[in-house]
Amino acid sequence: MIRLGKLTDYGLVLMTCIARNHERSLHTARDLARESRLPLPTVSKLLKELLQSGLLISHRGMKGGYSLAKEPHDISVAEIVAALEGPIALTECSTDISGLCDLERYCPIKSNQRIISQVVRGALEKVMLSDLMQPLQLTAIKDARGNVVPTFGFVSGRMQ
Amino acid sequence: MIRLGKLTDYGLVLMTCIARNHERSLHTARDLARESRLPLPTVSKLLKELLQSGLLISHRGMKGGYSLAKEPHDISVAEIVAALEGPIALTECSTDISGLCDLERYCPIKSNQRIISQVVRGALEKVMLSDLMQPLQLTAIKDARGNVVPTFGFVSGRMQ
DNA sequence: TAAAACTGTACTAAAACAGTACTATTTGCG
DNA sequence: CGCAAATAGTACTGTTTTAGTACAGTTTTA
Repeated sequence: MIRLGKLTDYGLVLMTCIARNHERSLHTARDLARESRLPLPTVSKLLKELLQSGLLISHRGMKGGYSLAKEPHDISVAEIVAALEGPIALTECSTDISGLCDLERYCPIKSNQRIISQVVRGALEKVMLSDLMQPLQLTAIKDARGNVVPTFGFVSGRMQ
Repeated sequence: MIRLGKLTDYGLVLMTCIARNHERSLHTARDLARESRLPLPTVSKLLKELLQSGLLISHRGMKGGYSLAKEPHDISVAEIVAALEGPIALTECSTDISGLCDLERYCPIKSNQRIISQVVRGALEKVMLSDLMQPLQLTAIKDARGNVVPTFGFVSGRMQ
């Protein structure tokens, strides 16, 4: 199954927790652990990684804590995922590093895989942290080829 | 990194190999192993799984082999991935099975994750096996929200 | 009936992941 | 100045998943 790691999932939960009242104050790892029902060491580890990727700002010391580096609508799910799992690419071949695959010389679909990864990345880039704070509804539009493209829309009247 | 397993990657290569001249004849596991430069046991295992998912048709016996169950333009990458990795879902929570996550009772973004998975799945459903046989070019359209949606288009004049 | 091919099961080694523990560093406050 | 609260960094271990291989069985054709 193509999936995100559990830790990445937890990271999304944590970012959502912080985003829900990011104006208010700094969030300590302890508070977030309680709020998210996740073990403190795990929360601590995740916050550190999110910090190093520039998604969070930290304040050390006794009155320290974490806060968002940007507004929730400026942080995409793709950014969070990339922060915790590295570059979004469906296969090693899709990265810019070459020589990882013995088949590289002969591989008939390398260039296509790169594009497939790009489409998946594009899908994740369209979902913002602010979208995770409120109900979403799937809509569909058609592209030039006549294919249905799943996309997002807000549930009218439920903008929370 | 969010990625497909290597075996799934191999599976895409194999399907592409078969698709390239699927009219011609049956493909034996041995032929495909040679053509794809993959070890025969691995090829054999993958073909079996693709068969069980209904993507291939097999003919046993001395003049046996595999062929596509459908036309290349009727087989999506999503189908191939699902055949080899199970349902496409970015987290356990995105499946229809409940009780897998201790946080389920409190999880604030469960419904959103389900939709995120759906968008990724939609992206993979738009790429067909026939698309992997020829060069692709990324195009972009805008959805109702004004966001850019990456999608596919053919390179005009190179329809192979 | 023998060979070529698919079918199924099971096992093992390696890699990735999740979780935990421990220590160092910084900052605020009395 | 020194203690306490909080982040920052490193390292380790057990578990799970994945990849790869082996082997015996079944079907078909010549």
